[in-house]
Amino acid sequence: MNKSFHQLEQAIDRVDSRFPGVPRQEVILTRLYYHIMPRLGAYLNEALKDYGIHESVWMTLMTMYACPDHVLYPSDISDTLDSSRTNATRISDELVKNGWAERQPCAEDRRKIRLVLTDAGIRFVERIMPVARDRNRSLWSDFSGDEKAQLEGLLRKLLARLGG
Amino acid sequence: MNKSFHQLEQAIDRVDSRFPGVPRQEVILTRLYYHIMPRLGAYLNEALKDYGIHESVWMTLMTMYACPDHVLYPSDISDTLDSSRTNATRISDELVKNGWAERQPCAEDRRKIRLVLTDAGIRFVERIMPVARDRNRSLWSDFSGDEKAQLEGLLRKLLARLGG
DNA sequence: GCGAAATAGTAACACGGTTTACTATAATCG
DNA sequence: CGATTATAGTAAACCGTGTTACTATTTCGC
Repeated sequence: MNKSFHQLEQAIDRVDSRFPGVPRQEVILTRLYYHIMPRLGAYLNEALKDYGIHESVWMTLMTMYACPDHVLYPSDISDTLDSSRTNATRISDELVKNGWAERQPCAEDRRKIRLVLTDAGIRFVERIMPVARDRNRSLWSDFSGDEKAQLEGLLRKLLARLGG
Repeated sequence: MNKSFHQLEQAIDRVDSRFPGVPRQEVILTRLYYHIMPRLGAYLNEALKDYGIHESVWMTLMTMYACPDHVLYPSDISDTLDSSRTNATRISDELVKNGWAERQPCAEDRRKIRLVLTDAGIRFVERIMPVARDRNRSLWSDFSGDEKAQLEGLLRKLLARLGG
């Protein structure tokens, strides 16, 4: 078992002996979640790094690829990624800078900006797609169908608890 | 169900119809994990915010509280939190700045710095402890013992997969 | 013993993200 | 109608963290 996590478990026990009443399993679950996150991010970004992008940019490209005419608005980005508008702007900047998307004014609602995937963007998405899928598949390859279904259910429950 | 997550699920399906072969469940699991993380952080930090600290500072205070004589070295912080040395230095700075800990030279190994919890630090920890525990308990209160055990097992497996 | 390699702590900088504040446009309602 | 309110996008500042580069000290291996 992981060294650093083991260390944390011991700390929990020592705290309990001085100030009894620690909700042990709850703390462990929470800390496990924290511990996994940066590693999960690193794992997924590792494959993307070769292409000079970050997970959130990739997710945005995928979302645009899925849209009719490959068009969306920056706020769709923040909705889908569940992040701030500011972040959507920054991601848009990056897409444009790399020539994968372009900004167009929107006639129907002039507050909006149409963000359109370019041909280069489409080719880029289709080139990366197989790599990204392999990563995801291999990440979960140790898990049985039952385990994945269980975990999905439990995570959905947790998300709901957190006002998802 | 969560609006933004629902949006993401639809995007996955649309991608699949254009570029078939998406590992649907795997992608959903991964994205669920991403979606939950910031909300979990916000939930836990909300209670700590009133006391002017962040989750990682709290975890460090707890760890120090658990140590013999309330002493540890900055590298113990990075081990326990699974974060960089630099981050341990910054957290140490914050503890010292707030009067919760003090730095002492270490005679046995002069590369090291002894970080000692002050009396004020101990009082602070004991004051926050009940609040932090309540938060953790209430976070997981919807989950049965079985569910928590299941989730713990699955998360440990995931951590192991990620080289934990 | 001594030179090479490892380890501890820190500072400077980069990165990905949020909050706050602003402008422009659209929708609402009295 | 017109005034108010809501929404879309962006810029500026800040925040928590990681990477890289450095110094001081200890440990290792010849």
